[in-house]
Amino acid sequence: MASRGPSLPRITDVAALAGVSTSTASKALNDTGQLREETRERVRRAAEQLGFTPDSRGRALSSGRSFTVGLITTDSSGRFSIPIMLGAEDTLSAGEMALVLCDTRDDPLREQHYLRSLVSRRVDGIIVTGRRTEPRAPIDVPIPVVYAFSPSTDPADISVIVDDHGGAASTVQHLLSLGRRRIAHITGPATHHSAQVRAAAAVATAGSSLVGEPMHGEWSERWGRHAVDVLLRSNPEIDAVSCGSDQIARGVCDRLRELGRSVPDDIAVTGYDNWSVMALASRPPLTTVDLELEELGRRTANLLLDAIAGSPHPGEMALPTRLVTRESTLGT
Amino acid sequence: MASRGPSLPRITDVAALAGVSTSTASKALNDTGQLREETRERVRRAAEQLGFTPDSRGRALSSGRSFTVGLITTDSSGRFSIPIMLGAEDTLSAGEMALVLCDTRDDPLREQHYLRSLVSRRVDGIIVTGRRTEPRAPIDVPIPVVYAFSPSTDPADISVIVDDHGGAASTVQHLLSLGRRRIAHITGPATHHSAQVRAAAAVATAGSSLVGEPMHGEWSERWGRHAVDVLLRSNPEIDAVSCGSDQIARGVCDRLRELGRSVPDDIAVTGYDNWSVMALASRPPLTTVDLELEELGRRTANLLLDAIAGSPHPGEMALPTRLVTRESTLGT
DNA sequence: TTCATCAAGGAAAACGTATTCTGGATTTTC
DNA sequence: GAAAATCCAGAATACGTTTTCCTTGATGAA
Repeated sequence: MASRGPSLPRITDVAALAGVSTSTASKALNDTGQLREETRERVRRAAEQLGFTPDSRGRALSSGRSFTVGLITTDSSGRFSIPIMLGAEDTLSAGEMALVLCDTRDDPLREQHYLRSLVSRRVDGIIVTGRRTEPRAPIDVPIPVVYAFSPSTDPADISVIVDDHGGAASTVQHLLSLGRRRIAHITGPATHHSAQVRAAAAVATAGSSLVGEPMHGEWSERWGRHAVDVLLRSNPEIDAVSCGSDQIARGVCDRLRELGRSVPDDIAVTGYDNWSVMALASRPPLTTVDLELEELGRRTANLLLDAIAGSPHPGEMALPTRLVTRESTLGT
Repeated sequence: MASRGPSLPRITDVAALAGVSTSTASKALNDTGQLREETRERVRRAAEQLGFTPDSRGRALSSGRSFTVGLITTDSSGRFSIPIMLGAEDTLSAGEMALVLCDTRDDPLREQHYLRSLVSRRVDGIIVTGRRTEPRAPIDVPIPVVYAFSPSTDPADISVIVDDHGGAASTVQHLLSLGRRRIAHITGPATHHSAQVRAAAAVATAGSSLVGEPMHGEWSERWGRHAVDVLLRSNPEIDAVSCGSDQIARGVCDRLRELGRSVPDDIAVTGYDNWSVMALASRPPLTTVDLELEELGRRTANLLLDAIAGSPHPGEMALPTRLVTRESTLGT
């Protein structure tokens, strides 16, 4: 309707310039059909000369695929879903797939709205992700779906999650290997699945080297600082603290320093998440667990591509974490 | 090709069920054309019954619009572009527009790749954003473009930026209004446009109340701490520090507290960015400048929609910031 | 010479929707 | 009661590709 100046060249323009039919032009540009090499070349030159870019709307309609996948996230702040998104986009864009972003802001109405929109766009697949590790209700669409970070409650769905148990175990293992035998665990709310899992892993791995019960509080520096006060009152002899997040660990380090306890000489501290702004700014920098979320995003995208291609791999896949050692356990 | 089970109903199915032609069905569902209300209703019921969702690929082809806009960002980390993205998505999704995400990772090759992809998708418009406030080279596409945060170097393009000058001025103004007359400014690298602008604003606003020259360093807590040492050595009498970022301000607060100076009683401190993880975790919490990036994203999207609709508003539009006052200047 | 084979490329249909055009039926007007 | 206006809905076409099918001419074999 609104004439956008001289509209972009269509394949018929290319065909006309090359002196062939549109079907021949299509075959030439897509390397299909039976054509003389000289003809192909002529068409290619014509396309080049006109600056022809195929209209993917036409292609989508014709091929039955939209070469688009939707990403639904509940995590506006993006602390976790951003890296996942970037990883997914990395993989997808290599396959000429576009990623459309939908942030539900945890509103079921918005989620419904976005689902309708994605279905109406006939996206080839959908990635669902969130900011919590709690399993979530599956979405109901006639399109392949992969859940990332927050798995689906339906085990028949495809979910990719972080191996939180292994991650927490690796920090405690690390502390044990350094000879620490009086280890405390300070983490987030007991109502959070991730805090639960990490605490359970710490308990299981430390065994008799764990001092007291895991301490649950907020995911904040303030709680880290406060927990240190409580902890040292009842257990002044601890030699390590395994924390459920980098924020907590940073608070722990700050408070220990203020109390004159040296980290890591007196007490080693580990964080969790490898959130660089916390882990690196902490004094000292934190030994922590990297969730490898970009890799998780890439794996998610690959699983989705497989499902789109017709060979889904259902089930829950837990990806390994990576222990990053820094001064908070190793000294300088 | 791959039969995705019973494929989704098309408008012809709806038409058949309602006993009308496809054109009538289309008109009924879009509230266009001349139809008896009873006919419309019958078609609507048929669509409802079949769970019909119009295929936007067909619609895109037919209407000449794709109802999609691309977002190109160079800012993988997302500290600035995420809120902008969310704001834009907010506005766009209300208009049934989808947002496809392209992270160039500052690689010109990737940028080219994404531009080709967006043009081939015939997106209705493009938003370009980055992590620095430096003007950037415009992109060359036959599609409406709006630049957000990083303006285009071409003044004829549409750019939406933050009023950094006003923001920095507002913190100094605030300090002056509290009676502070010996104000220092600690900020980021002199090579950064934003540091330059903020420093210039501080100088201009503070006038003779500015102590020494603006101090340039990294955007880090470490630099904030170090700068305090340097500053107090030469100017022990200061009563306020205006910082170029929340990270720097947090470092400043930490060091001042370690040196026994009270914030804000002895020395008031202001940050910049209202990055909650820094501004709220700081002791004390920071008075700072909120960039209102979500609003910037919304404005950007609206300008883009205007441009798509054929009435662009060229030029550079600077959006006001918002001063957020907390304990670092007001006490408890 | 005749028939089968094959290479090369064109014609036509398909994808799903929106829109313009057209024609029949009904109502209005004189 | 005939002509004009109005209402309603279907037919046809367009959007830009891809793909299937078909035609043509050439080549080879019998």
